[in-house]
Amino acid sequence: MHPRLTTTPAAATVFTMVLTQGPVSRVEIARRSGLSSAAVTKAARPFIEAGYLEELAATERTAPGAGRPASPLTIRPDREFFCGVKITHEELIGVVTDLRAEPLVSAHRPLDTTSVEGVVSALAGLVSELLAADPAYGERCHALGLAVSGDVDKAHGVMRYSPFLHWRQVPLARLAAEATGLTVTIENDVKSLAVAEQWFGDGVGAASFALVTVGVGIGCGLVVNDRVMAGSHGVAGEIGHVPVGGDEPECHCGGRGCVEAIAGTAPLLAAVRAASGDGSLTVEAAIGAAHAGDAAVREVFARAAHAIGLAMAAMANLFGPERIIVTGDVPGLLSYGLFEEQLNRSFAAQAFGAAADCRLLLRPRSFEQWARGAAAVAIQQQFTLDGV
Amino acid sequence: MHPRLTTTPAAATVFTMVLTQGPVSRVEIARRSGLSSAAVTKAARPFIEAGYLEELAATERTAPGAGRPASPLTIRPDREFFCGVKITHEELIGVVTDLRAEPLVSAHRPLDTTSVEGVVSALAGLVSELLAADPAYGERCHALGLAVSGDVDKAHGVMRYSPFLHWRQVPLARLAAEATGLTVTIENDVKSLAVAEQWFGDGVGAASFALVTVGVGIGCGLVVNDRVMAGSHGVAGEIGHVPVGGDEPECHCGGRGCVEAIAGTAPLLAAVRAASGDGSLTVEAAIGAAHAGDAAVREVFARAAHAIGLAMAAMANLFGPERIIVTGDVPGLLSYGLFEEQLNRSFAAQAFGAAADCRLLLRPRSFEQWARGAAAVAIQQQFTLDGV
DNA sequence: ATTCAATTCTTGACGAAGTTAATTACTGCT
DNA sequence: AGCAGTAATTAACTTCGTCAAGAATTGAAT
Repeated sequence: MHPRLTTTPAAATVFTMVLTQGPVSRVEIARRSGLSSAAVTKAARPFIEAGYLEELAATERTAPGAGRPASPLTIRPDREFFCGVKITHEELIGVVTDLRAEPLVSAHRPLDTTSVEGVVSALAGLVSELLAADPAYGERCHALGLAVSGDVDKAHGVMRYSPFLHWRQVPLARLAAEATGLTVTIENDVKSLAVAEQWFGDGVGAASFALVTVGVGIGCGLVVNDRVMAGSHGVAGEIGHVPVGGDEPECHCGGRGCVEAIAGTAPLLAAVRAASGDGSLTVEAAIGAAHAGDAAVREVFARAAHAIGLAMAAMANLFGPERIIVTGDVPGLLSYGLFEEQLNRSFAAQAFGAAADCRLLLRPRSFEQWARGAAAVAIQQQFTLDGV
Repeated sequence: MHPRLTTTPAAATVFTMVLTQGPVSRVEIARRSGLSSAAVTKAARPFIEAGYLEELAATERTAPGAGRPASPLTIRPDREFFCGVKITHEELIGVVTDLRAEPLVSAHRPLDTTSVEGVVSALAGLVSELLAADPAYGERCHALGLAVSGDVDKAHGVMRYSPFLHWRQVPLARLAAEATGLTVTIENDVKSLAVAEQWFGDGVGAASFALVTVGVGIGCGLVVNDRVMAGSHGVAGEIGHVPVGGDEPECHCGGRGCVEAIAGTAPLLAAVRAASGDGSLTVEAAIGAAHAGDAAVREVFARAAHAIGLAMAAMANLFGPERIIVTGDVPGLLSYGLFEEQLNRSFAAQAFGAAADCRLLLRPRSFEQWARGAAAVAIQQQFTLDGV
């Protein structure tokens, strides 16, 4: 139906470079990749013929002076579409994206059950709803990515363990493929988001970076040498259980002093309520109060930011990433500068030597971004040779 | 003089497999590497002709039943020798090893200066002393590895920064090459030790593992996907500054609660002296006292082991190594079970989920092992294609 | 003893993927 | 118009590995 285009390393290199680094001339690709320009010409041709890439008319001279102007290669984003769905224990969030993982439509679907059959059939419904939004999607969308929190065996398409769904050893990729008729990739949700940043977000151009997600839990996706780190026992990036609090709070994991037990949504809310004396305060209201100048509440946020900053410093000391992207799904938490200042200060204080040179990027990300991450994994799967 | 034998990926794969996995038959190499057996035959030939590998007589049948018996390939360890030197601020420790990085001779040389010229000339003296030990060394030793603590630019052979020697931007590889006439590789000391474990020690067979060194500082070398992690700003593996102590002790790095400020040699000694009331106690004497049953001193050691265990758990949660090798240069500290029990307990308590499945290996390593690590880096450099 | 099956190793033809070097294509400047 | 300069293409060649066939070497069956 659609024969694989990326069969050789050169093909994968050329295509991903055009996809992720915007319009680039062939010589420039050759320079950046170390390939000969002849190889680039050959590798690019099948993609152009299949409609994935095209030559941009040379409008502006790149280099000043004489010479034949370059005709940069660029992606044709609407050549193929990808479906991405983030699965939580209470709802499905889905998007259809173009080749650049840019969301075109999105939809939700609440889950009234966490049974495998129930989730898969809700998924099938959501996907067909999404693909019905435009006839082009139905024609040119063949891949579906799923992002789930927990222990995912991507290579075999098996959900090894999901604490929230109470699933163990579920062959989710196969079930979803049967229910939707699409090629399905599954991946851990934080890793999926890391892939989206790696190819289409703030990780572009960095061989190594870390993505820290602040929310109910504190998660972390690590990209080292252009590859998302897997962890030999299925565990990696569990920054939430770095013990920065001394003996202080006990954590649900059995440990003590975990960041997550200080700065996760639940303990944060409890601390905010205790500080304000208002037992029914919401996080949003607390953010408002802090922004208005409530010192006690500000202090609570600062303590949480301090814990996260220390854990990030511990991580940076161990790995030395080029950048750290901090995301949070609570609107306003990152943006109002509530966290930012303390986060930077605590990170800088604990980062060792040159590790402090690592750039911190605070980037609020909406719920849709998680679904986008799932689509990004499907895209990467299709155009990479890694696990093939 | 000695033309490079490892020109192709297949050659590197075959040779390193024989070198690190002991005698192996060609078919077995093919099976493990994914190469065709024809490719193995072709790749192995130059190494056999040059005297680096040889066929072992098939003494024992490997597989039961019929068939032509395998003639396994094995390394000829004395085909070439390697020199490795660990440089500290007060002495040089050097070894000559065979191809398996097995030390054959060793020698020390105290340093009365930390000036670049002084160290390089002492190095030249030590190397010529070592190579004089056997005429074969002089004939068949062409490479020297140097291990130094601090920020090393291995690719360019430049010592970027050494806190103990007070060096900045020293082109050490070039200087040492001029002084000794050998091909010189330089690398960070902890990474060097990690390389030795990766190829010739307890890391063999693991695609990812961590090496934790307990001593004056607490260091860590990380191997991910068969590669030693570098860190984008030159920093990686700084486990010593993971803040597990809460606000407690202030560290020389400017942070608070660092493991190193609790379990490094200096703070450990201070704590032991305070606990015993004996202001002139040595670490060795303290170990003896603890072993004899002194509760206060035991408590101090347990607190240090706890801190290290927590930091190791933080590291394992972040990166999910297959194994963790813990080494220490204080004799008896690891071996008497003083640390071991508490280390295991604290690690297990704080390791998240499957990260606790990671095996902990306590391996006392003598000072010579550090010099061996330097030689191992030189060996790896010669038979790998990575940075070439 | 001879044949046969099983396994290891070797050999030479072939193929895929990239390189080098020459050629063509297109521009601005004189 | 001619020329210098850069971009892209083309064709011949190199390299590295696979494939398929056969040689080598053993144990077991006839």
